[in-house]
Amino acid sequence: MTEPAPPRAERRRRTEQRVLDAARELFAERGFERTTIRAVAASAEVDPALVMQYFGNKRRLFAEAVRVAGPAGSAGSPEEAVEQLLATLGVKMRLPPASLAMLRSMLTHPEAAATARETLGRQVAQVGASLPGEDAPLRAALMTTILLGVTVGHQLLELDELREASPDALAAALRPALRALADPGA
Amino acid sequence: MTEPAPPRAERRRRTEQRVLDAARELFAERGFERTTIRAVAASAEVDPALVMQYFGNKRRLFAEAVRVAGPAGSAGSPEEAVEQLLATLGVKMRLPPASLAMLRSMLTHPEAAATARETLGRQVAQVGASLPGEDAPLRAALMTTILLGVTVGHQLLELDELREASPDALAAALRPALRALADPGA
DNA sequence: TCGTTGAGTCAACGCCTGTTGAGCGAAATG
DNA sequence: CATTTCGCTCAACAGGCGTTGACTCAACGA
Repeated sequence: MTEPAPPRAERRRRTEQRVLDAARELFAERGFERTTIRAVAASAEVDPALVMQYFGNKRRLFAEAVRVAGPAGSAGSPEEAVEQLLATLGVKMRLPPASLAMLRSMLTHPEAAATARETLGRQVAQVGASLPGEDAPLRAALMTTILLGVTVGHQLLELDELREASPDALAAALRPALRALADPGA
Repeated sequence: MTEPAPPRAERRRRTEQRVLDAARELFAERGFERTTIRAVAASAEVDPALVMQYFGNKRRLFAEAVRVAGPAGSAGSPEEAVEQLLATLGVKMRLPPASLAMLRSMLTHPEAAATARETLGRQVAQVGASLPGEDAPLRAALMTTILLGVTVGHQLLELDELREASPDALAAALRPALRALADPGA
């Protein structure tokens, strides 16, 4: 026999989760515009109307799908800031679908752009706080957008030269560039 | 009196150019999916059917709009490669609409992605050819994606910290990072 | 056991999209 | 002047989209 049929509340939670997972995957793959409610529903093996019932409309479904826990980072020395950024990239070899979904749509979906600006802004502020020099905000912004570019090139555009490199090799090659920005005096 | 009414062929060329300019601007602003033929036509003060007559379909209109003359660059020393990249960024303070259109859609429109991969690939090869070391391709790819990230952050996401900086300050801050990648031995 | 709840489905609406073919009217041609 | 050419517009189509309200039926509570 199969399992003893989960109670209603539990079933409901699981279905919603299945929809959310399907949405994340499709948003990450195709972006906001090319992802249809119907496709999400089909992928979650559910009726399109149910998706609406759960999330109200497509924009809210997207907002829910890209919500991600911001990693609690501590400001420290410039070297630590560099390693923290590189670690982010290390993790990014398996970037969570929620983040990929946000990145994929950030250039074409206004709300995704707002989320991206907010997320990146926080990272810039955090990195900037640990850098010396009066142009620390600018250098922090550059360090952050550098990682953005590498991530985009690697995860979304899938450039061969980056795909072929191991995460460690990538981090090792990038480290000197980030250090040069973190502490220009050294 | 007004001008002596241009001949038919001339008028035709001007109209087509007006459509193409409108398309470039809208594609750059909103991306492929959110730009409608109708909106392009309205912006060019023309009937939507005329756009189809000129370009066949939306994809071909986009392809025509993002076509841009690749800058003839010469491979030289690593330092020259760095300066060449930075100059690109300097130019990018007023990046041509055709390039912006391509960048805006590269994450969500498959054909824009292909064009981006091709363009970036060429730049990587060109930069890589002028770098020493056996991991030159990887480092060239990083240098290229770094500029991609900074451009995206500056031109498309419009991050405050980058917007506030002058082109020169930006190039100056970025130079050491690129040099660290161009010649890790130095 | 019986009425109630609520998860999930069905069928349809209105809208907007890319795209098409017929037609108009002024410029070109003789 | 008569005829052809062709730049351009008009009206409409088919398809896909987000979204909605009525409905079904199994799990629940008394």
